[in-house]
Amino acid sequence: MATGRTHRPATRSRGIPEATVARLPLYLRALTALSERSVPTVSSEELAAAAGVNSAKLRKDFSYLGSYGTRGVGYDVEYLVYQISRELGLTQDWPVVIVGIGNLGAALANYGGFASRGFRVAALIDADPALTGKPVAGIPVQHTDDLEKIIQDNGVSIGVIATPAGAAQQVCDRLVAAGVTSILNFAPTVLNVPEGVDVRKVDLSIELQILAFHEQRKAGEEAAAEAAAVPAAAARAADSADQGPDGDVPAVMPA
Amino acid sequence: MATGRTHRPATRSRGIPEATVARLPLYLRALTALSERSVPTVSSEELAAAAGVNSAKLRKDFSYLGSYGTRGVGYDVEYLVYQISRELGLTQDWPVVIVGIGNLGAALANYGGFASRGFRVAALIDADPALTGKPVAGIPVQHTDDLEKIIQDNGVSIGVIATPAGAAQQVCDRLVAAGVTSILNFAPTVLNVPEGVDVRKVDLSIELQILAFHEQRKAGEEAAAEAAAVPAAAARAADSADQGPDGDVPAVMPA
DNA sequence: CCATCTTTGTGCACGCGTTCACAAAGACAT
DNA sequence: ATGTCTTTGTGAACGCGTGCACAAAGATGG
Repeated sequence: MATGRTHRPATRSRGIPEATVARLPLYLRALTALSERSVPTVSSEELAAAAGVNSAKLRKDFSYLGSYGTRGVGYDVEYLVYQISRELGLTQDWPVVIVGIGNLGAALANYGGFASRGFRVAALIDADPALTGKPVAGIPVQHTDDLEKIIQDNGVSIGVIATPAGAAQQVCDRLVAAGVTSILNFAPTVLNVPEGVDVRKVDLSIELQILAFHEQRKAGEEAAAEAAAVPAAAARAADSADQGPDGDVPAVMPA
Repeated sequence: MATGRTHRPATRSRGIPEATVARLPLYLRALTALSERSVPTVSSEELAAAAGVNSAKLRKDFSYLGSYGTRGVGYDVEYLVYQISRELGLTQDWPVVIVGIGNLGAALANYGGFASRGFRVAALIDADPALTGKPVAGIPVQHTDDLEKIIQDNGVSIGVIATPAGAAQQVCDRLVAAGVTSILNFAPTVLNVPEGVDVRKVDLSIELQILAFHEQRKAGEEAAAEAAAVPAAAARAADSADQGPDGDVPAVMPA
């Protein structure tokens, strides 16, 4: 998971635990797929499998929203889609600006998952004058100079930052000053924001590093298992209790 | 944060809590910045601020790696960079393949954060024959038909899926069959993988939905606060200790 | 060598999140 | 109507993660 919660010390907002909120979009996606297949009802077990979670967890999650299921039957798909959408605030239109139209910004602008969920790309903004006016995903790029006006004219409260790390904080400050109160940050930097502004971070590099950690661990365990497979080595291993799973060298400095 | 842990029931891998592992890349980034400024040592307080976390948490995190600090002084920056890099497995070279060279795949291929952290884009793979041979980020795109051969020839164990949702599971199956054991999934689907394979999910749409939830909540509170701004109501609020949905509200309103 | 001051490393308590397990509720058949 | 069967909703226990607060450790100055 590429999440990066910031601020908000895990306070449960309006009774719904943060962890549950993070899973609602997952359920919504699974439910939407069922809805398209015209499936009328679904059990917690089935839906949980489709969403990749535990069924007990799913039921408890739904219990925070209210009692929308029917015992012995399951949940009404259409009704649940509506309830979750409403809870997430997706029944209204959310204008969003994307700042930094590089490769990633362009990819985001073209991403279809936004429009289908109540998000509308209101504007694309970039500091490069050469890009100004050029259409990306059918939307003409506007210059950073007009950022404040764009935000205000469109009533934008959610901003996406896809600039290089160096520009992120400055862009963030301007967004916040202009009235944005939620930011999705793709730049590899810790953003400082005033109280009341939400920041979520997506960091591609961090995700890979976490994978690398587990990958390394797997490789180490494998090696250990192989070593242990050799009878003599197994005996030694059983004897000397030291030695970590991987060749984790404890001492020596790197110079 | 855009994370999506899959499988692995929060087992702490080799004594290091999963939550700590997820923060190590954060520390590493902050430390690298310090290193570039030739800062010799840093206190837990300073580093915590730079990484955007609590200092006690940071110290506890480091304590899982060993005692690398000096009391009264702080941590040796270079040494810590090395230790964390080693712990994360970044001292070795990780060949990575990216499957699905659309807007997002291209953005990932161009992303500089990989190379600098021990990750090497070994190959770009796409099912579109029109793309085959075309260079993206200086690397020629190869056709999906050769996927297995590419994985094996390059000894790839980490794969990135940036295909449309419909193709993701199939690509995933082929990657796993070819020997990949860690997958970073950008497609909006739940991937089914056998035991022993790690999947991390990054879902842009989900992140926005979570922001929308909080945004909606903020708007609702604001409205409620406005109503409460009436003197009589304010008096009642100060009196009854109940207080808004979460205790998050600092009493008095600005405007 | 001793005193003081800084900063680490950690024991402890608390709270959130997860999971189990089961009672309550409703559907459905007879 | 009554009984059975399915599936929800939740009470309770447990475990992980967080943060406080302090003792131990070392640096630094006299």
